[in-house]
Amino acid sequence: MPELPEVETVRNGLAPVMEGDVITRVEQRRPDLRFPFPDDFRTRLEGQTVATLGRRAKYLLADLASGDVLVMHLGMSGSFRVEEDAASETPGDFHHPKTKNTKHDHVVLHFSNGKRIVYNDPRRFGFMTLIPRATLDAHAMFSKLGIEPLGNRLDGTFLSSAFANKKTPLKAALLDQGIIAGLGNIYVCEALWRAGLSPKRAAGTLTRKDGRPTARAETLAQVIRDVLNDAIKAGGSTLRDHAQTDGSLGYFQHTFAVYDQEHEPCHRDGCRGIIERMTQSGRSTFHCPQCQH
DNA sequence: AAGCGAACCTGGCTGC
DNA sequence: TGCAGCCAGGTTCGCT
Repeated sequence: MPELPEVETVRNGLAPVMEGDVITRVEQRRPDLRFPFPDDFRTRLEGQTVATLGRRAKYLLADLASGDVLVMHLGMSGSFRVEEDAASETPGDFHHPKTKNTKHDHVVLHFSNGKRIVYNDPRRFGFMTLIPRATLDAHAMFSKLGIEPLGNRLDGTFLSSAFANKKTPLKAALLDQGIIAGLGNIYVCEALWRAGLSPKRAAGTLTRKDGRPTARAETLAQVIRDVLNDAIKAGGSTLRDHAQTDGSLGYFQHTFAVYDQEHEPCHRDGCRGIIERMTQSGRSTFHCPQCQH
């Protein structure tokens, strides 16, 4: 469940379990996910108190008392669930109609509060690693990341200057994590629809000749914030069988205007368009050819 | 330099 | 029912 709103939803679910608690035991069930785990992964985690659980773009960052940061990325198919450690395991779960899919449980963190968090990731595009807090910002993983879309820097002026002279389509420019960090395929499609902008429009066309932002740039900045905030309020989007950390489902997918809505009528007032799917740089783009220009 | 396709993996769905 | 083919929320590498 991996764009910014889903990662933020995960953070909200894990923070009460992790913050202020001690990691008592770590089960690392394979040597690697997307990358190998550090050799000393377990020993650097066990016995550590988690100070805070934060988020940067699509990365979860658990600050440890040792000064290390546990960096976690969900990739395409990663998810966390919270379970009771002590009791249960016994019959209780027997009533649940759905058998838990534990096949791809790769990491389990046990906490002093009697709970455990389980990381499951069928495709293994996610990863976990440890980086000292002091060197985090300089690390290659973060040094080239763009701005936080929900921070105070995203506005028309930022977009017009970041996109100036770019011929690349808006779709690709918005997916570029080096400009804005945290948007993915769903929310880029949704934001462009809200702004009435074509995914194919050259990114550079949001900048006026004098370098100042066009009205479209201002609108786009605003709807990006709106769509992310709306999605976070909804607990993110749930595709396929993914769930939040407590097993409940996000429901923003019921609000999609264009994503995964090919052949559906456009919902914009007065628009009679039909949503189309196309491929841009290898990924599906959904848009309304009638009202997005 | 920018921009595109391919690669990394597994699983679910569609259509023959 | 079986199986091939396509598709999936991300990121990075390597080739024009």
